[in-house]
Amino acid sequence: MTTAQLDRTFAALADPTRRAILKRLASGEATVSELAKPFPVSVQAVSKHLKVLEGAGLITRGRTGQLRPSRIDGAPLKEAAAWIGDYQRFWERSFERMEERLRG
Amino acid sequence: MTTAQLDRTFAALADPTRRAILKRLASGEATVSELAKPFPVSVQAVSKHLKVLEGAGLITRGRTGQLRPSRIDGAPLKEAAAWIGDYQRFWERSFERMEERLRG
DNA sequence: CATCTATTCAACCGTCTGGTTAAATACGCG
DNA sequence: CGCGTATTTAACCAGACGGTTGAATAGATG
Repeated sequence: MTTAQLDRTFAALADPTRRAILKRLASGEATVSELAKPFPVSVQAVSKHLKVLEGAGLITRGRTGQLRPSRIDGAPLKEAAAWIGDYQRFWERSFERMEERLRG
Repeated sequence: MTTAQLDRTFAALADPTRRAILKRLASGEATVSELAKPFPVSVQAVSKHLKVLEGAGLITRGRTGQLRPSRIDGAPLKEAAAWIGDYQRFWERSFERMEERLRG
């Protein structure tokens, strides 16, 4: 909804490691070290990425013992999708046909 | 399609000035100085933003005299929408109902 | 040609980013 | 308590970012 929220959402999605983390989380929640395992970066770096994702509202985190499982929260993605959706006519086939006609 | 393309697209969309520029361009092409007018930043700053948008493929630019009109290219937005669309189940009502059931 | 307008390029600046390593914190368990 | 594991915090670093001002380039026009 707010501009600042879209800023945070798109900025969070701009990093390939963070998108990969979300992809992993799409198949179920996971802890920090589980998430870090596939990546060539330290667990601390992943912890930072999770903080960015959490700051954007893209994940929420639980606590069971010393584990901090993350899970996806889709709300910001819904907003982002809605924002992009406003431009749908710029890539739909009907638009391309219109463009062609305009360019003659 | 590629990871790097999504990086560029989302990074370009993460800035509110650039999103506002796209919004303006949605109503038709515009020159650099026309685009700069509504913003409290220099025309040079807008020129940089346009370079970022162009680098992400979100705009293309023509040339007529000393004017460089920009227009939206929706292709990268289509990719971004497709990426986000993969997570649609995390915000759709059907998912929320499923979640509730799981949390029971 | 001289000048005005449109745009870009260059250099600089403070801040943010994504990474590191080292230290601190917190929990589980024998 | 003491140790091991999970995670975060702190300090640091190089590079990117978004902005500025000033100079350069390029086209339109008197």
